[in-house]
Amino acid sequence: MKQRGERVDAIYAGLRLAILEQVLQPGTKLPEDTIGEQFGASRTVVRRALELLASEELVDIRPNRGATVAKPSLEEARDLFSVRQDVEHLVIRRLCGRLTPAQVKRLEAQIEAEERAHREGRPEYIRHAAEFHLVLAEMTGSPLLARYMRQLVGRSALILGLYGRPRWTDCSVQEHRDLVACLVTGDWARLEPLMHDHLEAVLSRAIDTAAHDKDRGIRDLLAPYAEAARSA
Amino acid sequence: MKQRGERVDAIYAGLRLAILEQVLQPGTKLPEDTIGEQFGASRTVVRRALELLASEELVDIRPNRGATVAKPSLEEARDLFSVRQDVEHLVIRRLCGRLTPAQVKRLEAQIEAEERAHREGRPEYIRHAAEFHLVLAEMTGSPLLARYMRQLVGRSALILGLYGRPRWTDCSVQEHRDLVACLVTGDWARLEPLMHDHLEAVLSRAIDTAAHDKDRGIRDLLAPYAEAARSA
DNA sequence: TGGGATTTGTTCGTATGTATT
DNA sequence: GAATACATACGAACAAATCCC
Repeated sequence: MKQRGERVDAIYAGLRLAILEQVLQPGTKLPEDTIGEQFGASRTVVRRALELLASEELVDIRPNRGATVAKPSLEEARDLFSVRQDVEHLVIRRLCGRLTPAQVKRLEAQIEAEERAHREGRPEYIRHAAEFHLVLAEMTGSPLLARYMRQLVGRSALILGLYGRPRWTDCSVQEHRDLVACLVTGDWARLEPLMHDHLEAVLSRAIDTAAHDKDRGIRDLLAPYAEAARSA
Repeated sequence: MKQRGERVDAIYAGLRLAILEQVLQPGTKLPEDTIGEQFGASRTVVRRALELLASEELVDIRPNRGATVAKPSLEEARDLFSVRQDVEHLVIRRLCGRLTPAQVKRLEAQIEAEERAHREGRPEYIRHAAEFHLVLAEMTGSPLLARYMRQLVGRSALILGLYGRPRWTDCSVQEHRDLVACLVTGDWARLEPLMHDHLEAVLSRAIDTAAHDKDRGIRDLLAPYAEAARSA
């Protein structure tokens, strides 16, 4: 029998994907027994996988109460996005004008996959788009930056699932192309605001509208439904 | 019986301190039952503590081979310090000219403790000095930045223990005072190079000399001993 | 408020993998 | 290279806490 941490990794990866693809929504309970049954593993192994996810803050473990899919507050979301802005800034500063031909090819392939999935309406599109930023971080050659970015990207996906609008995914492909173009030519003056705005579009818009929705009363929230009723 | 994670925390904290104070040196094996005996806990609990430390990269866990105190390579050390430079930069950018009186007081108290320990030759001096940077990060109000800084500071201490010269601790107190002064007045132009040079002094000098030592041949390394033999 | 069902926290025996002689 | 010693990986079972009527 395989006795290595392979099975832990399998459960970890499986749960991670399920969370990021919003199959498991924030707040969902993750009982050790149930998961163990699904994956054919004992509680010991499941528990380790859950603890790994907790160290990434994708799941929340409270003593004697078990694990749930993390449900970041708006406050945490804002913190995350502001730190992510800063870290992405560090990444492109290290890469600007220094991409090797092989790296450019890799990025183009990534965008290609992203676009194809988008055109065909496949949901992996979101994962590809997020992965683009992870690939950039890895290209800095700094394992630490890559590690942090992986966490930031993962948690961003969770938050966007929570607070984001359904349509937050639009028009990201062209922006990625523009980013690569600037990185290649080393056009920092254009690159910097481009990345900032790109993230602002994807990230902050989502939570700003969420915060806005929160302030809106029931009257406003119901308005569209009322309108639909009128025209019926 | 206490059934919460309290005991895990105790072991985690104990091991962490022992590693950072170099009581446990890099490469030291950390067998589960030995540690369990010391702390009066079973392997399960010890294992969790070790996994926590592994998630901070203070210990290394290899499947079927158990845990050892992490032993970062020079490559990893360089990566760490360069990322730390960047993150510290983010921290002071957020704080410059925005410290509240209470925060200034807190920082002065921190430096005070640091100086006292230094004057009296107590080894906690090092911990206080490291904590100064952690306190700064916490003052940004960003839990994420604080979290990352905690990891970076911890790993820095490990690396300095590995590659640093015995005297790397000198003259840090005055530099901390200067940093606070600039933060208070909001003198960014002076603050930025100050922090950079401060870290460069503490961090990079250590590994540069280490790298240098590595390049030196046996001849150079033995020179001092030869000299001692001559004069005897 | 209380009690039963469910779930987590922990221990420890056994199997398996690694290191050593 | 095999045998031995030792440490880790795993899982079953029990203890304790929480949840839910």
